[in-house]
Order: sequence, then C-alpha cells, then structure tokens
Amino acid sequence: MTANASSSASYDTKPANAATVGRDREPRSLPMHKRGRPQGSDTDARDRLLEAAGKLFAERGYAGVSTREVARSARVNLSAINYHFGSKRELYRSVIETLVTDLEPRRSALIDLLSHAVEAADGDRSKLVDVTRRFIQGVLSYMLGGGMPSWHMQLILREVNQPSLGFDLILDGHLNPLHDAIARLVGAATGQDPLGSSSKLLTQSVLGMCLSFGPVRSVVLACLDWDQYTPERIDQVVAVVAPAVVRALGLDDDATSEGCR
Amino acid sequence: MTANASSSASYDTKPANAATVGRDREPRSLPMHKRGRPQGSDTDARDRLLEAAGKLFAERGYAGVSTREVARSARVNLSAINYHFGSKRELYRSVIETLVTDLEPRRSALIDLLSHAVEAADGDRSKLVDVTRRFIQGVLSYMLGGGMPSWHMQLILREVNQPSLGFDLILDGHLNPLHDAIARLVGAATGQDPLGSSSKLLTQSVLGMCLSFGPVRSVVLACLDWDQYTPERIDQVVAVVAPAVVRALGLDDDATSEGCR
DNA sequence: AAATATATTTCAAACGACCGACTGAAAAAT
DNA sequence: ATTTTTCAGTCGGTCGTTTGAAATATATTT
Repeated sequence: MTANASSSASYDTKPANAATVGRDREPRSLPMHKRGRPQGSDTDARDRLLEAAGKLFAERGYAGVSTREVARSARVNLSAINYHFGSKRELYRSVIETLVTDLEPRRSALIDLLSHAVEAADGDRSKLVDVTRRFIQGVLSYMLGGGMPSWHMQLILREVNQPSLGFDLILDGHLNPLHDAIARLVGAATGQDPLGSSSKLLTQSVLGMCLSFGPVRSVVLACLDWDQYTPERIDQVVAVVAPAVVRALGLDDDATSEGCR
Repeated sequence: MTANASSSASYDTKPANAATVGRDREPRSLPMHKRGRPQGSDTDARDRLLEAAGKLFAERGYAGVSTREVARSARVNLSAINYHFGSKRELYRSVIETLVTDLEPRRSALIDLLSHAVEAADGDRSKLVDVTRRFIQGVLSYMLGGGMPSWHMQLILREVNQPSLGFDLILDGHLNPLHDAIARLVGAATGQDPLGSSSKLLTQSVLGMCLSFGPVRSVVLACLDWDQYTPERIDQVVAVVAPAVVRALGLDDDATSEGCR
C-alpha cells in the first residue's frame, strides 16, 4: 500500500504500489507515456512534483517548505507525494537525483570541451587561452543566462553550503567531474600535476570566480544596481572575468594579448 | 523598562488569585535548579541566546531551528526568547545585527589596510603587489583560521544566497564597505575607475576566489580529502590564491617577480 | 544599613496552527 | 483490470507564542 514500505510490508496480494525505491519504476511498456488520470497533454504528476519541489526547496530550503505547499504548487493532491515518493525526504532525494541527471548534457559538454581542447592544445599557450575564454563564456552564460531553470544552481549551492542528503550525489555526480576537468586545464596552464593540491586549489579559485556571479548573484546585482542579468550584462561579466582567469592561470605572460610593456 | 517591545499593561488591578485556570499545583518545587536571576558572573541569557541562535541558524537555517532548540542550546528557559526579543523573527534580526557589529573590528582593519596602503603605494605596482598579498593573507586566515566562530561566514553566505531579513543589514553594514575598499585596490591595479562596473565585477571575482575557500569549504575539503583546515593548509591555500589574485589583477606584468621573458 | 523597586530569569502549562504521514475510498484514463 | 490521481479526512506530534506566577540579582531610595 504505502510506497515507502522500507521494513516489511510485503503485501503480496495487493497490487504493487508505484514508487518503490528510487526512480526505478521500470514499467514494462516503454511507449507508455501516461496512464491513469491526467487528461490531454498535461505532464505527469510525478514530474510536476519534482519541478515544483526543486524550485521551492532551492528558494527556501528543505525545512522551509511543507509537503502541502509542494503539492499545491504542483497542482497535485497531497497524497500524490507519498504515493510517488513515500516521504518528504525521499522526494528531496529524488529532486537532487533528477537535478544531477538533468545537468548531464551541460556537464559533459563542458568536460568534453576542456578535455579535448586541452589535449589538442598540447602546450600551445595561445590555444590554452582560447580554451579558457570559451570555457568561461560557456559556464557564465549557462549559469546566468535563462537557458536553464535558475533554481538548479541555487539548490546545489544550498547543499554545498550545508551538506545534507544529496551532497554526496552532487559532489560525485556533478562537482567532482567538473573539478577534475578544470584541473586538467589548470595543470596544462601551470605545468604542474593536475592532481596535485596546488592545481586543485587554483581550480577552486577559478570556480569561485564564476560562482560569485551565479549562486551568490544577489550581491552582484545589489552592488551594480542591476535588477537582473541581461545578455549585454552577461557579456560584460564575461569580458571581465575571462581575462582575469586567463591572467590568474598565468597564461598571458607571453605575446598572447598585448605583449610585455 | 522591559526588553519586550509591545506589551504594556504592567499592573491591572487583577487579584492575584482566582483568575486563572484552576490548576491546583502544590509548590513542590524541588530546588534542583534555582529559580530567578543567576549570579552575575555568568554571561547573561541574552548574550547566550544570541550566540546559540547564531550558531544554529548558520548551521540549519531559520526554518530549520525551533525556538525550543535555541533555548535548550543556550541553557536558557524558552520564555527568555520572547522576553528579550519578542519573537523568533526578532531574535534572528538581532543575531544578524550583532554579527555585523561584532565583525566591525576585522572589517575596518581590512578596509584601513587597503585604503592607506593603496594610497601610500601611489601607483607603485610592486607595492600594490605587496598590499594584495597581505590582504589575501588577512582575509583567508581570518575566514579559515579558528580566530572567530566559524558560523559567521556561514550565516552571511546563507543570507546572501537566500536574502531574507538581514540581507540589507549585511549588505550595507558589511559587504558593501568591504567591496568598495577592494574596488579601490582593483582600480589602482587596473588604472580604471574604482566605481566603474568593470572594477566592481573584477572585485567580485576576487571576492569569489576567497569565498570559495570559506563558506563553500565543504567542496574544498572533500576534494582535497582534508578533514579541516590547519595552519599549514591555510598557508598552502594562501600560497596559491595570493599569486593568482596578483596575476588576475594584472600586477605581475612588469619586473615584480621574474620579469618579462 | 535597611527597605523598596525594578529587571531578569526560571518554571509549568497551555493555545491554536501547522506539520508529515497515513487511510480508505472513489473516479478517470489506459 | 490496472494504474494513476483526487478527495476528505484523521493521527500524533511539533511549532511559535503566551500566560501567570515565583525567585533572585541589582539599583535606588530611605
């Protein structure tokens, strides 16, 4: 009956409840899109719950959001939460899991860009400069541009600032792979071991330069008296940050930009 | 004068007995804990409440902490919260207010260091390099070293990430003054207007390089497999970040370190 | 020095509101 | 027939806040 049923509750006579462990629902018919109640082209209640819960949890934190509020925001009945996820905690865990999964394309795109380009540069510092510029451009326009629901980064930062459920998921599934890829660029730029602590620390600095414009945007906006990011303003940020990162990585010491003066 | 704001109604001619709910509780007060005001040697309950509440709010957020928990953690009776602050919200506001006040010495020390040193450098780039190094050293050892309760920065970041009560207090009272002072250094280093948007954005980047090691420390620690910061590790961080900031500010382009090659 | 007043703190209990979780059913789409 | 979803509750618990009282430290006045 209950979707939770962690201990016993093996009612074999009853038809299986939907949400067992994880999102491994695995219905037999692949093309089965929607069964049951929802009419027309409306999306699944489960998906709506994940979306609404993600937004609310990012805005106000796990404890700051009630299940009733999530259900109302998702235009779904309260019981649907326990039906699909079993508990509020499991809902939160699923939100993080879905988040890491949804971020996969962007993440692997950035990682591939870095890995291939760094390898292709093969020590050519002007090419490394170009890689760095494109990487910063990609990261910032992703984080600041409206291409993705803005609560993604907010939820990540919240989990990073106060690790709870899902920190390991985010760390292993998202942050560490990104970190390693950037560290390869850093290593190529500094000539040091990408796995050494110096490279890791410098990588963290570079990441911090980007993060300060994304999740911690409130300070930027308040300081510059901006109400929101626009494409022009994002370009402005990129125009400042990208050269700063290039310099921080020591990639401008030879005749790449303006030469020695 | 009672610390409570609203409730006037001091004495209202009500006979002391026979008015309340008729609970006939015999005194039976076994004096395991003395009632009333404790001896003056102990710090007062208001301070203990502010300290305990700050720690808890920083750890788990406003909604994640109950007033009962704050009272228990401060070893203070629950009623003392409403006596001293009137409500949980007011307690939180007072915590932020006290935080900004307590940070005053460190803040003004950093600001003075920057203002005077930048003025004294008067364009001398090698002196600016030195200022930058000392500034980064000061910020990082303050944020990472155990010199101050670690929940300060955590609470600030929380408020910055999700502005609520106290965001304006923190912004106007702490972050903006610091930001302006750093912007002066940035302006001196780049030769641009410290009040221009380019300087402000670069300042934000520098701040981000430091923040990523402080409030967002969980990622650093997990990535480098550190359990905590030690003095040696802080030195290591400074040794990486300070030169990176110097380079990001473009302060190493002439004969400061190794010269043009 | 004694008496008094005031401010601080503890105590036990209660209030209504909300919370997460659960239930048993019915309805609708597949 | 099965699965999804809504509905209208109920359960025990916790929440923030309030109350009335007593006890004690400190300040002020006598």
